[in-house]
Amino acid sequence: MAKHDPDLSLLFHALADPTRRAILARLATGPAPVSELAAPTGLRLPTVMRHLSVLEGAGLIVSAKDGRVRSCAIVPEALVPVRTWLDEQRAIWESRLDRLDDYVTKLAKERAK
Amino acid sequence: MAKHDPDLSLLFHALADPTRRAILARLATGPAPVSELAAPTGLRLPTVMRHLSVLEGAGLIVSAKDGRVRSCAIVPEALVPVRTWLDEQRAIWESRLDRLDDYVTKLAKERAK
DNA sequence: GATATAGTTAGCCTTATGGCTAAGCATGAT
DNA sequence: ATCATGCTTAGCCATAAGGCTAACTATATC
Repeated sequence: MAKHDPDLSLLFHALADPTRRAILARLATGPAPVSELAAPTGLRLPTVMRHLSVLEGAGLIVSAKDGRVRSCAIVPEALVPVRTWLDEQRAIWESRLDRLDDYVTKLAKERAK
Repeated sequence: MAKHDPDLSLLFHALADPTRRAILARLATGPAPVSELAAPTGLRLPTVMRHLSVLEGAGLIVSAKDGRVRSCAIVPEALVPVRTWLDEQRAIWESRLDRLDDYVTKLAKERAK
């Protein structure tokens, strides 16, 4: 049941920050060097670098240095584990929906007493 | 571009913790009182309570107190924004895959000059 | 070779996170 | 009324997260 799943924790944590999601969104339109990614954030370079490290650590992006420029690119398949987890959860949660209705109804009745 | 999306940040952050994912998995099999959720974690009650607060704050669970027992239940539709975001990203990322080829080719040509 | 450019590293600061204990409060059982 | 149970609150502690500045390295460019 995926007790230890550092991958998922890293992925979700990486996605939990708006700046990092913005960077991903920008990268979705194509690879970009670090300073181009930093510009729209209003943040300093070292700060952006750390966001990029988090993204790279989670496997969401890759980067390569060409001369003095580091170009970053998205890793599309990185989201697969997230999607898989979501699908699993949805399967379980939905299969329980009918019984949940019963439960909520029961609760409401208890409350109404 | 989803600049301000506190919902997503809350959701992803809530999902980033293994204990919280375990609690969700447990709740997927049906509602449960706090102490039943705490037992398998090996954590103290106050600690578990805070995990539950995070989950409830993200809208992933609801809870109601019946007597001295607080019963927690999953909110299946809470994952919809996550799923939507994932779908959007996948759409963009994948639609870019063909153009990525072009980009790489262009880069190679630039380099060759 | 000097200078600007693009990252990088180191270190500091503040707040948030995740764990705990100890004490409190409300409710169910005796 | 007393006591046990189940949760709650308050507060402490250590570490991680997210921001910064300042100083350094490495590559273009003139």
